[in-house]
Amino acid sequence: MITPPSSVRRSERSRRAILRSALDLCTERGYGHVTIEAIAADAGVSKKTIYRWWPSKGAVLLEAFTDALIDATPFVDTGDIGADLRSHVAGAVKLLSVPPFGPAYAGILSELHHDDRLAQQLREQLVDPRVEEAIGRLRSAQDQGQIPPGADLPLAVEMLYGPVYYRHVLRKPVQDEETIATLVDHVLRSLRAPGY
Amino acid sequence: MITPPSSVRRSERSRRAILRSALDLCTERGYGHVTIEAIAADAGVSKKTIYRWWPSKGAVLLEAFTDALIDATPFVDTGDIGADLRSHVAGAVKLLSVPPFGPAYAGILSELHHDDRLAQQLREQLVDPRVEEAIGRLRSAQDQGQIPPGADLPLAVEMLYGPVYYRHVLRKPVQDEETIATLVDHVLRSLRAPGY
DNA sequence: CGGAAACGGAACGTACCGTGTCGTGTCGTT
DNA sequence: AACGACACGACACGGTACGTTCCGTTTCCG
Repeated sequence: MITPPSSVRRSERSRRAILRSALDLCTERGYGHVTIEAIAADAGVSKKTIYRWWPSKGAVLLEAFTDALIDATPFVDTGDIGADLRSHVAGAVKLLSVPPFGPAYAGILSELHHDDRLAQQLREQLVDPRVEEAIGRLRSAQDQGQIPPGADLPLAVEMLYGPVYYRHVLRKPVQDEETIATLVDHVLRSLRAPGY
Repeated sequence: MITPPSSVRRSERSRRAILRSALDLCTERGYGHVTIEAIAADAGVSKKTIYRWWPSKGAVLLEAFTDALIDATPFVDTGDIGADLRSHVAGAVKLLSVPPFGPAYAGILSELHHDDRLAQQLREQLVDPRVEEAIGRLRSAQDQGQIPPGADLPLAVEMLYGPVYYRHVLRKPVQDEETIATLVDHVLRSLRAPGY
């Protein structure tokens, strides 16, 4: 089933109700117990309507998650790269710690390995743009001399986000502010220190 | 349902057939399409027998995965902490890149968020012991003066494994040896460099 | 105003779930 | 050596969610 029949006659009312119900049910029952049938019933919508516009439960929740995430963890530029990275990572960690976003994102991640299209969509719509933003912020710090010219910025981003994903998928307790600060410090140090 | 009736009369033959079929089916169809019914049929075993010893599909594959992983990524001590970490991380990355282990582990991770017991089991049986091993190896390097005394070793482990998990769950291309070497270098640098 | 298309509702067959029952075989116990 | 307990394979069961189809209604574009 292909995602969009691309029509202007689509009911915005139904779309909103579906996305809202998907997130609500994710909070109430957890991602694993959210079903298309339950979403349809809760949203007062026909199953056919959901299947017409989304290929799967994961796609519905990805759209809902993306919509809700957009302005949750902005990349600000106060001139202090350390402070900006700390607040950015803290924002992401905090968002993942509250329902429905934490469980929803975990559920979405869990679908990626048997849903190629969803994986591509997540990377293109969510991950890659944000990684680019992060690299942009690091480059700006580079211009201001806070980071050496030759630093491996993409690696730095993975070293920052890696532990966040690591703890999230393994369901380890989320990092507190102090741990995040230590993490950011280490990443920045690793960029500044000479090779050994 | 509780996992083991703890009996000595258990059929080792059935157990092996079940674990083997679980991994085989994971290779052939992918984790999402592996079902208890399919495992039972493939292994020539009654469903009841599977449910008697394992609470879920995830638990079966966790046992199969653990059995197969044990000696895949050992912690050796050649005296060179950089070389040892590189080979260890490379081993983990390589293992995750081949079926059925990559898909199986991804599937297991995907179950964690709606299966508290499986999450606990994975951490206790797989993750925590290996983290302790890694910390032990780092501490040994500390004793040899390759790492400063006050270094945050648990954080170092998360900085090493974080990017591996990050790429695995997002299904980004796996790291090559050079990237892994760069990652290890950065982590070691971050431990050695002074705070800023 | 006419028709195309999205809509809600209901029903369908299929797949897999987790459980129950039954007869068989095998292994500890005495 | 005989018993008895228990794991085993097999099969059947009700339940849930899947993804699809049909129908009659509503909505909006032209």
